Amino acid sequence: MKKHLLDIYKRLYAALGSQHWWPGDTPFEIIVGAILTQNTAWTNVEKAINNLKQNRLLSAKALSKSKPSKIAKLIRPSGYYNIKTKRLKNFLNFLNDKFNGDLDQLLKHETGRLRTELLEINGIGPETADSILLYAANKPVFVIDAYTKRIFSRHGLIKKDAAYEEAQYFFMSNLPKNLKLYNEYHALIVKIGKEFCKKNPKCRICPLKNSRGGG
DNA sequence: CACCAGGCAAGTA
DNA sequence: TACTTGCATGGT
Repeated sequence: MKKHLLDIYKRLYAALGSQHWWPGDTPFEIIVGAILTQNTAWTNVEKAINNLKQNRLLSAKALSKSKPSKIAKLIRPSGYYNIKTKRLKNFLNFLNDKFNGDLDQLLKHETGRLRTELLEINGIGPETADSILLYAANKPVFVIDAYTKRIFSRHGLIKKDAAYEEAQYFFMSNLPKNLKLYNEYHALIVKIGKEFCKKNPKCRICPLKNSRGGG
């Protein structure tokens, strides 16, 4: 299996190349993007990020000083804007209260400790936490998302109702622990997930989507 | 028009 | 513990 998973990666990389993830300039921007993209198309998140950028609010300090109503207005295109405003504030309050707003200090924490800390923040679940760990803190942690579960369960490699950590363990125990590998692999999975949907509007993977409604 | 997107938490039984 | 529902805009 070890070789198998790595082979899949090599084929994807050979076919599609480097995905240059995460699409963000700073760790803070990556964290904001990770929260805003929860169950949301990235194209919509880009609009929200651009709004924040144009208002010079894409820093922990600036966003901390912003009123929730202002943030909500700017991130509106990303959907769920009220709850996502709270989630951004929850993260910022944690950062300010426990680390005096010093993001670099937080991101230097040991992987397991940092993951636990992120998960204690209301609004940050396993995928968002792992995205932050991998793409903002550069920790070798494999990110599991809806595409990953859908594609690999359809191929019979993981159970379709596998728990998050179970799916994650499958990848991490069968792949070398390597930052670049985890970075590109997850991005490539998202890429083929999207591409496959585009070319096959009635594909047998995407319409099955999540358990709600099922098929 | 219906369906879905790089989830998560809260409510219910 | 296991299921269900709310959150919301914008693209296809």
